[in-house]
Amino acid sequence: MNARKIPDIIIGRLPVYLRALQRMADMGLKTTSSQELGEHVGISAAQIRKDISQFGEFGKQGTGYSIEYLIGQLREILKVDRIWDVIVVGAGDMGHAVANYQGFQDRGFHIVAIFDNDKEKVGQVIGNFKVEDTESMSERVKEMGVKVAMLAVPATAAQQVADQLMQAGVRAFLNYAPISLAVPGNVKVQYIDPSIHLQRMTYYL
Amino acid sequence: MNARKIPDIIIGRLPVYLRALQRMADMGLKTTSSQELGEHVGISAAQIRKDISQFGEFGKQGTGYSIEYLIGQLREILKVDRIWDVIVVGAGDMGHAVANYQGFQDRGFHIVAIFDNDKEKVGQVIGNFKVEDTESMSERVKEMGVKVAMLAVPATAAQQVADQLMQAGVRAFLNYAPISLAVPGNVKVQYIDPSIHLQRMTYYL
DNA sequence: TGCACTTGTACCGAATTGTACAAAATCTGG
DNA sequence: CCAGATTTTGTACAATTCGGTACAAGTGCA
Repeated sequence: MNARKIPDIIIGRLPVYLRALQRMADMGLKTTSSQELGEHVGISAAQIRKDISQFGEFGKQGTGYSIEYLIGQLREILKVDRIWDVIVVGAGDMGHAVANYQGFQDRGFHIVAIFDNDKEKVGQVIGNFKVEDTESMSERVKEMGVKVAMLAVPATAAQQVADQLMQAGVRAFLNYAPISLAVPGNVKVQYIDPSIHLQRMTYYL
Repeated sequence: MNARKIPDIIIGRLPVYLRALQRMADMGLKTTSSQELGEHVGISAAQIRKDISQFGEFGKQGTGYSIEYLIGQLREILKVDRIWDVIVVGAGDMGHAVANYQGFQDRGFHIVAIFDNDKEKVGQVIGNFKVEDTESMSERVKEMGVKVAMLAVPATAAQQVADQLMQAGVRAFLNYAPISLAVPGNVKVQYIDPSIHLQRMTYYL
């Protein structure tokens, strides 16, 4: 089932399904249907059935999907049935916000360190962390085997920091810097730039 | 040129082009080509040419595009050749971070107010703003004619707040709450959920 | 048993992307 | 100053990807 290549666009929707399912589970629901799930996430029922069926036959005709079971399957598919160690680079306002954000813990991620190149900030305490110097970053990333990084550095520094981290083994970036990163095909990047997101909507106003 | 319907997916790429172009302009460059721009944003040159040509013939053969002119055109297309008033709802950690973020000013957006329903937080000062009570939110939104809102409220409150704001005339939401919003076709939503973005990458690790 | 519900998938049309090239503008070397 | 080489756009055409429709078949229930 995992044999053929699954399109990125489908992988991109799975976390949304997972989030909605976890919400349903929190509300005590036991089963749902593609119809109901679709209404929650704003996607057609057929689309959801097709997406899910790429990975196996998880539903039951007449009944729908067991929420708990489907959550387990999606978590396994997305590899968030484990906890990923994540580092944050940049201890500015955005770095602070990200480091203090409490929404990662339950969803497969755990921040293990924060770095900055500003000597003024090194040593400063953010939440449970002490800001570390970027000079030791490569070494620390390697020793901890970190594969995921969040970039909260200025645009001018982002590519350079990303290059350094890729060298040290990082393969996935959540980039808060307002710039596109150049990365090889085996490295993934997701972008968060509020202005970009806003500009995607004003056209329609 | 604006006659036929432009696909959402193209509109979604334009802000990325715009950001890269503004960066080039800041570096003092005068012209660029679809080839060069494509390398910066990680999109094929043909794709970029086709996207841009949906709106007119802005380039010149042999030379490429005038960066300044193309910026002007894109800003006009995306309607960020003006400043949009934006409100922030939710004065928690995320609300603070968003309100203090300095990256909106130059890119078409201006935060005009922050609201929270927690009486403890009302009156509190964040940056240049005093947190206002959500009870007066609808009225304030109407009187200011605000069309764009950023939601930094708990997931449990997001839909209700969105409904209230739509009633008051808001047509575009940047939703930081980890939940999908149900909105009619004439209202746009963009989602920022760091966990979702991270979960879109772990599949490939 | 018969009915209502729901999945998984085959099929098809729409949307999206890639390829290729004519035409225009610029550059180069003498 | 000019001829040929080079660069680059905009678009026609082809290939691929994606999403919607429809339905056979399984399930549960009255």
